[in-house]
Amino acid sequence: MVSKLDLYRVFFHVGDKKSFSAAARELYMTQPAVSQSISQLERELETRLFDRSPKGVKLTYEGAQLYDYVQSAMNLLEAGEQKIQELRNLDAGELRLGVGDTISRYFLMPFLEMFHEQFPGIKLKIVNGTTLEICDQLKSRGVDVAICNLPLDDDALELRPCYRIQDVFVAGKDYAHLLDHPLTLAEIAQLPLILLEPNSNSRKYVEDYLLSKGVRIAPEFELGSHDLLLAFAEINLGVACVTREFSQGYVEAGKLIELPLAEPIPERSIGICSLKHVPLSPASMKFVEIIEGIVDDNR
Amino acid sequence: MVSKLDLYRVFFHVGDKKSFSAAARELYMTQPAVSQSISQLERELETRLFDRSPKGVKLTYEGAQLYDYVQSAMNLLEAGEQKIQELRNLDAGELRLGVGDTISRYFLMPFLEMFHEQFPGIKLKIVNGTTLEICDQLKSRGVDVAICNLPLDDDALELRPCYRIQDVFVAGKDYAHLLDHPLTLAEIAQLPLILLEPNSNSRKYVEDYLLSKGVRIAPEFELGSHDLLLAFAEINLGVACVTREFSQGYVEAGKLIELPLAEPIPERSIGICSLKHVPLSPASMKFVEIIEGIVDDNR
DNA sequence: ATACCATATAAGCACTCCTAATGGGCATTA
DNA sequence: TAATGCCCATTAGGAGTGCTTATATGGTAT
Repeated sequence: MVSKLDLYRVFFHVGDKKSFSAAARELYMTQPAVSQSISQLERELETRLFDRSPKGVKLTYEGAQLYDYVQSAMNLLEAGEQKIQELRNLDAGELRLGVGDTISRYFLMPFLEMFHEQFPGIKLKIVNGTTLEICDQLKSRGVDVAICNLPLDDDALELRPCYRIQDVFVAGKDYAHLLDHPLTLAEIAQLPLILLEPNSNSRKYVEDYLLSKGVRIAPEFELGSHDLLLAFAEINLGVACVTREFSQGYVEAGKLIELPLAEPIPERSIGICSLKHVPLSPASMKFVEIIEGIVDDNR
Repeated sequence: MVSKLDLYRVFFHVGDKKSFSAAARELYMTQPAVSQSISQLERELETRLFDRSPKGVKLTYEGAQLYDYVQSAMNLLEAGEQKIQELRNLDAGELRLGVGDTISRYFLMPFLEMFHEQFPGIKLKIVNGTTLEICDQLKSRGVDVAICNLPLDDDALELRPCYRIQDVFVAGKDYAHLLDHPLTLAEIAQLPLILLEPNSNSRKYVEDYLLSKGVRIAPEFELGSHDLLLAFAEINLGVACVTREFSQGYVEAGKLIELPLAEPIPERSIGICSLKHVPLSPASMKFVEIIEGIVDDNR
């Protein structure tokens, strides 16, 4: 291949303008520079590309053949740069989010909606899974950003808490008698508990906390989603450990009651997770901005 | 557009190898140079193109989009260079010849045949016309080379005589009595002459020469081709002015006799004509070489 | 014949890329 | 866990190349 690709750009403009001088002006170069560039290209290809004459230049047969290729190539590069600009303007592109089921259902939807409205050209790809799975996706670049329940212990990740949540216990009307006094953790442990599966981050958090207080729990039910927790509790199958912020609908409608605790479970957060040392893509950055702009006051 | 196209070549190789170091080796560059090139490209496009990690690099979404364009462009340039090499090797291309009817019929055929056999990939385009028309084609680059009857007075043209020809007068058997003594030019002028059309270069040459000797001629017949001259003479319609070299068939077969002249018309030549200051195309050059290689001893 | 336009050529200079060396992050091996 | 190796980022200094300015040459039009 030719030593310097820029020679082809010069060739392209000269072939277009059929004049060294005109091409030079267009390229913001001087005429001698163009002249030398073409000479060098001809030398390297060992082929005369232009017939020079006092009123301009004309492509030789060989030059004309080459021009077809070069023209296409230059147009492609131009198109590529245009594409990049579109991506930069977020007129196109994609955003791949890793996020757990609960979070996407109760927390993320409004942000996804806003983002899509603001940047309709960006394709959204939502990957669901456990916190662990999603973090693996993050590391293998399967997703750009993840929204996870904190805390999360991983040195490779950059974590930005963005929404505080409170773990609480709720139950159906049959358990109304429990409202008369704040319950200790030990008392809670005696109730028929409805929890998420053990591999869920939320379950681990609560379980670990209770354990740190010397309380071991053994649930009656282990369910796959926050939705199911609420549904099971509503029909009085037991006491569910849920996120207060995501249970307001049920509580306000009187379907569930929140049990008072003698000491609340410490707050935790939903957080935005990304890889340390790997800058966010433009789309990801914008999405994070949207979330943080809205939830500004509650992190 | 990006300042230096070479950045795209580096980008292309890095995108291919997914490693700065590997790309550097392939490009015969150093790793820092590659690193800087990519940085510069990213800076100019204001877009991160690679995710760096200690075990290599990976295209970002934006980089991957760009890569598609750049890859195609690079392949096109590669293909263009290959095409040029084919043209240089005369595996492809075209040769556009301007040549008069007589010359193509009597002189050029064997050379065309040889050329085509040796370079079957070259398309041949033969443009017929008068000497004047052909020279115009040469100047407007309609043809690469012309084969003309000399002399020719044109400062813009480079003329290379390559085959000496002799103008002679021939006639049919009815004119056998003219063989008894060498004819003077004045005697010739009295005979019923068969000549080419006045705009033909050969006609002009002979007419001008005779005129310079004080002899004016008025032909009985003016014909469009050398073939017709011979045919008319054969059936005794008059005395034709022809080229000796192109009439041998008729003379040796006894169909025509060459009239002896007191003083022969000066020899002239067929010559290869090209534009001064405009180098020959590779195909043209080869064709000229073939002609000159064969007719070496007769110019 | 002169003026103008085009390309070609020459010499000096700025810039880029190379060489060489350093540092940091991660993975493999002892 | 410490040691080694690989890969990318960064820096400084020096060699080479392309660019610019200035000038030359050829051809055409007025």
